[in-house]
Amino acid sequence: MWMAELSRLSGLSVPTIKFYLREGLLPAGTATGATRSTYDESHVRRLRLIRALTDVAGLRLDTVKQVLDGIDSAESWHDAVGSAHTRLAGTGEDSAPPTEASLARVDALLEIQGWQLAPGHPQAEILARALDALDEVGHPMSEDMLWFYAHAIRPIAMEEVLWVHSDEHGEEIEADVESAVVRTILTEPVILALRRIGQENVSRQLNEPKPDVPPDMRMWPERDR
Amino acid sequence: MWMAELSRLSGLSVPTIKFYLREGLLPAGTATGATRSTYDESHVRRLRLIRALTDVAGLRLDTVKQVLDGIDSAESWHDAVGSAHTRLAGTGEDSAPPTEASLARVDALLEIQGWQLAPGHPQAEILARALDALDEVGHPMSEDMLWFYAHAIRPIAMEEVLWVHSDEHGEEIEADVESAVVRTILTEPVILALRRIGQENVSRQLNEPKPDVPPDMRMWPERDR
DNA sequence: CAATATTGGACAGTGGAACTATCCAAGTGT
DNA sequence: ACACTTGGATAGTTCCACTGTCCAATATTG
Repeated sequence: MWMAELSRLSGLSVPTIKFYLREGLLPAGTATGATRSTYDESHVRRLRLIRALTDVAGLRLDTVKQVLDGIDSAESWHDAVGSAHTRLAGTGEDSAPPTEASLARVDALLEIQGWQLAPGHPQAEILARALDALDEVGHPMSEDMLWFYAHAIRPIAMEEVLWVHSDEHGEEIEADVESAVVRTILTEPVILALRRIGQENVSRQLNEPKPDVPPDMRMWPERDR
Repeated sequence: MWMAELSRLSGLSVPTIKFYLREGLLPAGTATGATRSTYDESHVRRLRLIRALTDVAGLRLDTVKQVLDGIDSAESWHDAVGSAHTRLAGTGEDSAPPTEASLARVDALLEIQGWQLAPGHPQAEILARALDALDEVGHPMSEDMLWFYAHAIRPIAMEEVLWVHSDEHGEEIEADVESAVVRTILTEPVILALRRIGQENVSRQLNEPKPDVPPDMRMWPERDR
């Protein structure tokens, strides 16, 4: 297919696709002359992936590029997801580094969990930085709470890794790597949304045991559908 | 204290603080004349809160403003968190609306969970949009997986709400509301970081039962500390 | 074969977000 | 008296993610 159809199928304008080509986010098509190239289904998929990572996961384009490069060059699931997580660390990273105290807390937590992480792991730093932020605003996370989160999240991570490994039937390593990375990233909004929905529900069940709430009490605008 | 000291204590430049004042993120100080105002500890706290929400939670300034306004005007925990979640919906929201199919999936899931949410709830739409994104990139989330996530996250939300309610001793509603909202938001990076750390650990334990990994196999740069 | 449309490539321009800088007149401290 | 600080207003900067324009080469259509 040509550029025009690629634009039509992806829903993106031709200038935007050209921009992604320039930025190295989309591989070039097959040149059929000096001023013409053809594209295929892989380009459509790549464009959809770029938009999902930016629009839904909220990644920036340079992060998307690093994640995509990581997928293309990864040798294994562990490589790819680790690499993707490292790239993801960059999100909003012009703030202060974490304190030694919270880094020590994180190390201790991982120790108790039986998890070994080399010092300086980007996610450990993000975690420590978040604990610092809670301290700084005067709402520190207690050791109990942190412990609870670690234990509650552990089975999620466990199950996710097992899903991927049970999907591995020997071949299609490329597809598996992409699948693992993309699922890992795009599931983040799913988890956060489920948590927010759950909180509101539990809270409402505690606050309003009576089910007769006037419709004007609702806090979000009505959707027309 | 004066502007200069507020700047020193918060670590933000005077022009930046002036900018936050203009944007309505920081309440004005107490005017002591036409060209002078004094600020207090509450202004320092507010500035730290703004930076935590932008740097750590990745919120945009207009979202921060809505969250802060919600805290200041909320009557109850449920109000405040619900309002904050509604404001948070705006993150990355110029993309397509969710499909009817995924909205129906979400409705069914909530039904099974025993959760009642009015149609059009922003978090339900975010969830549906994320499911659509997974479909679009060719890695759909199975019903089993979605069900698993919902069940795994439910106790987290439950515990979190119970923590807040056990903290409520009658007064200091303002502080409780802020605490609940700030904790809810700033815990999101904690949860995501724990999940990523957990995944890498489970994955490594499956991939490399032998603990003698050469140091050049590590995928993140060494930190000097 | 001629007229019209499309493409790749280069480059400049736009709009939003979050600051950052400059001015100035009113006021403060010494 | 006089340098210094502040509030208020306005303009400028940087980064990001596009968007628009131009042109020569090439396809497509008549």
